[in-house]
This record gives sequence, C-alpha cells and structure tokens, in this order.
Amino acid sequence: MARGTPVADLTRSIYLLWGHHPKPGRSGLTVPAIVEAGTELADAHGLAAVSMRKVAEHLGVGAMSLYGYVPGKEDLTALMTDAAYGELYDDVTAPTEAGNWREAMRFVARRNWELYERHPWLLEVRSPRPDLGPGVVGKYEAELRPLDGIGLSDVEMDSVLALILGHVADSARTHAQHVRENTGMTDVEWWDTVSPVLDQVMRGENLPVSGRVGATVGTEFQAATDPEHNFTFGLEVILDGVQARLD
Amino acid sequence: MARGTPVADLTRSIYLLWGHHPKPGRSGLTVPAIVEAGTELADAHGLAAVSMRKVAEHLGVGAMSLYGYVPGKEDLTALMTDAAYGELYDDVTAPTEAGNWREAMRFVARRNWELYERHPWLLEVRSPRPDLGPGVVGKYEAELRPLDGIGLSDVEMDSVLALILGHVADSARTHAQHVRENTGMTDVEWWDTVSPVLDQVMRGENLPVSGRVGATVGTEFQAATDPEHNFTFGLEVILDGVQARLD
DNA sequence: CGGCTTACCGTACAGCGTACGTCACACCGT
DNA sequence: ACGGTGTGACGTACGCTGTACGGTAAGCCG
Repeated sequence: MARGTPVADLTRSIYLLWGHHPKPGRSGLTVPAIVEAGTELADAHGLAAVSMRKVAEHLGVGAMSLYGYVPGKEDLTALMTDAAYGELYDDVTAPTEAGNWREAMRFVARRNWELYERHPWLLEVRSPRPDLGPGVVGKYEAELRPLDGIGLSDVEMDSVLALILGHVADSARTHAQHVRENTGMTDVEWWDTVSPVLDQVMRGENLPVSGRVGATVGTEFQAATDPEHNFTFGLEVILDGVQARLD
Repeated sequence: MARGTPVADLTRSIYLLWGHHPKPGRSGLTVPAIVEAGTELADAHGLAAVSMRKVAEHLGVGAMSLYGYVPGKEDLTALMTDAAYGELYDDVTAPTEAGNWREAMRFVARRNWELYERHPWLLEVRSPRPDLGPGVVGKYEAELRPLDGIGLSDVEMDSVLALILGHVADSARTHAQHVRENTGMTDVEWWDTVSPVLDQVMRGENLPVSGRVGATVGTEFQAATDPEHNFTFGLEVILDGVQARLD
C-alpha cells in the first residue's frame, strides 16, 4: 500500500480507526482479525515480536497480503491500541457509577493498571500523535465524567485526568519491567548478583541518605522498588492534592 | 564480545558502568569516546538512529571494533543513560540548596525536565533493570536529600521522589512527541486535518463532557494538549498532596 | 467456456545487531 | 636488527526487520 501525501495518509488512518475497512477478500482476511492476531502476539511476546511476517504467519497468509487491509505497521499498532483502550469500560458511565469523584478516580486508575497488566505492550507504544479512535475517545469521555461539576475548570479536569493516567502508566511501566523475569533472572537473583559488585565498586562514595533509604526500601519490599506500592501511594497523594485544590 | 552466563554479563556491565574499561588500543578508541559519539547521534536523531554501524562510522572505525570496548548495544545505551543522568547536578547538594523541600522538588523537577529536553532519547530508553551507574546513584542521593527529615518515612521518601520523577518523565514524553514537528506536520496542520474528519466520523457519538472539555482545552492551548502546563500543574498538585500528608 | 479484474504473495532491497574468522600491526625476546 | 607472536581491528555473513514492485492465479461476469 503506497504512501501518499501526509494529509491523505492521515485521513485514511482515521477512517480506518473508525471502522472503514475493506470487505474480506478470497482469503477471508479482515482488519479486525489482523488486529486481533497482532494483539495476541503482543500480549504473548511484547510489541517487538509483532512483525508483519509474524502476524501474517499467525493468520496463515502471506506477509504482503496484510498491506491490502492495513497501510503499514504504524496503523496496525494504532488499531491495536485503540481496540485495547476500547475494551476498558463496558459502559461510558462505569467510572461515574463507582461513587464520588475520588472513588471514581481510584476505579479509573485501577482499571488502567489492570489493562496495562493484560496488555503490557501498550506501554511501549510510541505514537507521534494521539490515536483518536472510538476506543480512546470513549475512554476519555468515561473518565472525564466523574470530574465534571466538582469544582474544577475544564482545563483542570483535563490536567487532573492526565496526571492520574500518567501516574498509572509510569507505575505500570516500572511494574512491567520489574515482572519480566523471562528476560533473564528473577528480581532476587538480580539483586543477589548486583549487590556485592555494587558494594565493592561504590566503596568510597558518600551516600548517607540514599544508602539508608535504599536499604530500608530493599528490606521492606525484598527488591529495589515496589511499583504496586508506589502506584497506590502516589495515587492517594495525587487525590489529596486535588482535594486541596477543591477547598 | 561473546555473551557468557547472565551473572558474568551482569557483573561485567556494572564494572563497565563504574569505569572499568580497557585502555585505548592502536586506533585510539575509548569507551567514553564511544559513549559520547552515541549520545551525539541520539541527541541529534533519536535513539533509533544510534546503530553500532553509525556510531563506528562517526568515530572513523569499523563497526565491529566497538565490540572490543562495549559488549553490545544494550550496554552502550546503559552507559549513555548513566552519563546523561550524571551531568544533572554539579554537586550532590545542589537540590538541597534550592530552599525548603518544596522549592527543592521544584528545582529537581525542572532540572529533569530540562535534561529530557536536552536528551529526549532518555525517554525512549527501555532497560529491564535500573542502570545503577555512578551517575544514577549520585542523582538519587542528591534528589533524596531535601526530603530527609521533613517527616516522611524512608519508604515514603522513595515513593514521593518516584512519583515526582515519574510525572516529569510522563510530561516530558508527551512534550517530546508533541514538539517533534520534523516527523510530518506541525500541531496546527495536524489538527486542521484531523478535526473535520473526526467531526464527520464521530457524528452520532454521545460525548457531552469530553466534547466540551476538548473544545475548551483546544481553544486555550491551540492544541489537543499542553504538556508544559500539565507538567507545572501536576507538580503543584503532587506537592500539595505531599504537604497534606505531612500535616 | 473465455476473458478480465483484482486479491494475493514471492522476491528484493536496505537496514539492523552481532557471531565468526582472518589479517596486519605493534611489541618483545633474542 | 630481526623474527615470532599476541591481539586489536574489521570484512563477511546470517537472520531479522518494513515494505515497494511486479507477477500469478483465482473468481466472476458475459
């Protein structure tokens, strides 16, 4: 699928996101099937494992056949991303129904956290612009609603949501890197290896505070850090900060 | 340079980070020179542009010669990362001297923000474990000190710092994607293209809150979002939240 | 049944990280 | 001064990537 002018490409991409895709041909290929295949691969082996060849193979089809349905890898990733975010809430009112704004934001944060656990590759997606598909747009509406009418300006609503979602993504990112034991060794093994070498090599460094804090954190969590603790702690700090702004 | 057991590799990587590298051979190559070349390339063209071939070419040397000094690309990236974070503070006391803990944290956040502006590729680095080199360790000590003795537990100190740094990274990430006009079109061009298509395609969607907020934000910032505003706003919210915890 | 449209895909190219094996340089012992 | 040798440097090659191009063949219509 040849690339054209930037404007034409962009328009095509948006139409694609919003469900304008070609009917299945004689191989039975469809855009949703391609997206699903890509998502399965990404869930299982990370975003780097999603190559056009692998996706095609997974569908029993030649690599180049995909280009009849999807302009390229970038658009495939955008489709996967939007689909993943789209599965977050059954209904646009779900967060609102969780309770007051604080409980709603906890609900939102927890849901996003779980989404990143299910689809860690979402944290690797690096899109130059937001992928404004139906999933993302619906998510934004659902998450913004509980913040409406509690005393924040429109801009503040957007900023608060961005702050919370950013915090979730950041914690989840650390968590995902943390959990990935497949790539090498477990946390404990890693620390057991690193620790003595560090002790030797850092001899003579003057680190009174970080030395103490690092030791405490290590003892507390049996690891260099505990992303899940940081997630819940940070969330409450943020919510307290928002509350302070409301008063 | 052949890879060995995980433990040996890890040990070697840490020694490398802490300055244990081979003396220059007959080509005059050194590890710092390689790291510098990689950093220059990354600053100019992003992390993806840092290939072993390009770095070698930049140094007037064959690609494989680098492997005599650096085990592979992963370690090169780790070295670059640690060096970049190491240039953040002239002295370990710099943040502390900025004033009380709030001012110190604003100083820390701003410095990190500027670092990410200077080296946007830092936001693309995806390391399985923290790269515990001298730069990163010194940074941790410097940033932790202003939080010492203000009424937080050790674990809370670590969590608060992680929260703030995560927020900076997240804002800077959005900012960096935002600024990258080179890859295609400017913000305004993009929105002018996307907006009418979205209007058409979203006809019939029920988006009362996000529609209003999106419009307000767009008018306010002449863009879909303003990362710098989100950065300072979010930071103050977080600081307020921490203050609430201190009371 | 013939012919045309078009979906499909085999091949190819430029790029990547890096394993392997060779070459020539610099140094050292005599 | 010279020969041998250890090793730093690197050319080549492999398997992988995204995707442009052009040929093949399948399905449909007259």
